[in-house]
Amino acid sequence: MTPSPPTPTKRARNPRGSGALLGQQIVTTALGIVDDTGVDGLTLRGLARMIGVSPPAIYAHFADIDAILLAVARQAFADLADHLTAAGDGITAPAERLRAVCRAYLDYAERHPGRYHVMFGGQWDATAAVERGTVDQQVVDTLGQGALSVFTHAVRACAGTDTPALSDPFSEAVTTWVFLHGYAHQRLVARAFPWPPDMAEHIVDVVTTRCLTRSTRTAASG
Amino acid sequence: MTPSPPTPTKRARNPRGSGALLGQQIVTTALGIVDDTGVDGLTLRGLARMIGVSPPAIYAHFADIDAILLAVARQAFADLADHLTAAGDGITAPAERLRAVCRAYLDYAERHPGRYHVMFGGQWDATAAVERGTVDQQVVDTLGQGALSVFTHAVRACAGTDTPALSDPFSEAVTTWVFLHGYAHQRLVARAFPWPPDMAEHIVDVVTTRCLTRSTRTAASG
DNA sequence: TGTACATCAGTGAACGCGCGTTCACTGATGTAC
DNA sequence: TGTACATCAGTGAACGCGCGTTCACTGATGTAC
Repeated sequence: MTPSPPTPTKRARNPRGSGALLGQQIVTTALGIVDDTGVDGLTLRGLARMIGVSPPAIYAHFADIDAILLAVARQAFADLADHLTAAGDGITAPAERLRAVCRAYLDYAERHPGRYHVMFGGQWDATAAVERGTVDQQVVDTLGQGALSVFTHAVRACAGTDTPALSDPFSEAVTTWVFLHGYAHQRLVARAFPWPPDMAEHIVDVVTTRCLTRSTRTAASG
Repeated sequence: MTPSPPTPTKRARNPRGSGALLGQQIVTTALGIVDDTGVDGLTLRGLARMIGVSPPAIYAHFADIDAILLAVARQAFADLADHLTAAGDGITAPAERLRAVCRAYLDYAERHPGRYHVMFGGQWDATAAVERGTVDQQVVDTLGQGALSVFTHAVRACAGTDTPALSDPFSEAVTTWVFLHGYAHQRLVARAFPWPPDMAEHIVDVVTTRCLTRSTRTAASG
């Protein structure tokens, strides 16, 4: 039941002047491998094999595997931010919009377990990569900002002034996010756990209700 | 800044009839390595080196690395359950006892990042090990039960009958646990994230308050 | 219009490494007679 | 009390594997003259 190894590809050399195309192809393919087999399945040789290129060809575009994973993470985070934004778009009622964003987050994790583990699962240790000097601190710092700010805006929109817990929207967005993450992550990791039915909807319920002011809550439930 | 490799040990052969001692030593040492370097730092050869024994000596006690990790996980889960139980012991007020258990959980994760990643971080995939046939499903199923039941009892004690959300204590215990996990895990993983101060206490606050009935809440805050 | 040359996008072979796993073996220690 | 023997708790050397990384090289393509 081990994931079957990727099939090598026949591949024509890029035309002169389009060498950078391989760079993009490396990232795309690496993301695909991460999605299929997790980050442990990503090796430089395997990646080269899958693209249909010799291992040294990678080095013209990325210094090492950390650089590739950083590019993968950036792409994944950007994709997640788009997914969350799209989920909230067009929904004007703040509470419903937050719910939609939360559902979209859980949905994204469930549908992309491999990359979720790279982004939030600790399978790629960005901090360690920074310490190794192979990756830039500033770039790492911006990684999750787009996705998180979707939460911050959605949470802020729900808040009035009579809820003390919402005095700091950033904290509340972070709280919302880590709660969702806890469920999303364990759902992926503890696959054999006897999860209660409708757990996802319950979780979304709890984290969104938390963010509503008393008046909003009454309005929404009435 | 890579963790320095473990120093090999001089070791005297166990006395005749005490061969099983090495089995215990393997588990203890493996747990130590996991604590120091994470699960990726655990190899059969490195483990043998650290104990001061030749690699084949391991095979007399464990069939493979999955079996060792299972033993490590069992020990870690038992230790966590003890830690949580001890934290709640002697506290009679239900709300305060739940708070203490939650704090103890976050505390355990912070103090044992390596083994936390094995237990809850998905760095050891128990389900995959079962699918490989190297590990028994029943044993995996019981792994977290002790620790979780500490939550279930503490949550149940907080509940009256006027809180609909608490109609199912198991669900609520699971919710409490995944919320705590979300924070504990991201705290370990996103080390460079600008965590708001007092976040832990805020998280504990939110998850415990959720579990209180309205009457208990009034009694506790009044 | 032809041709020498530079550049680009890679290739192929080789390196050392640590890993899991196997195999035949060893040397101390307890036990039967 | 001595000794042959079985057992126990390991050892040492070797195997093939895939990995990251390096090095010198190649062959097609565009360009200057």
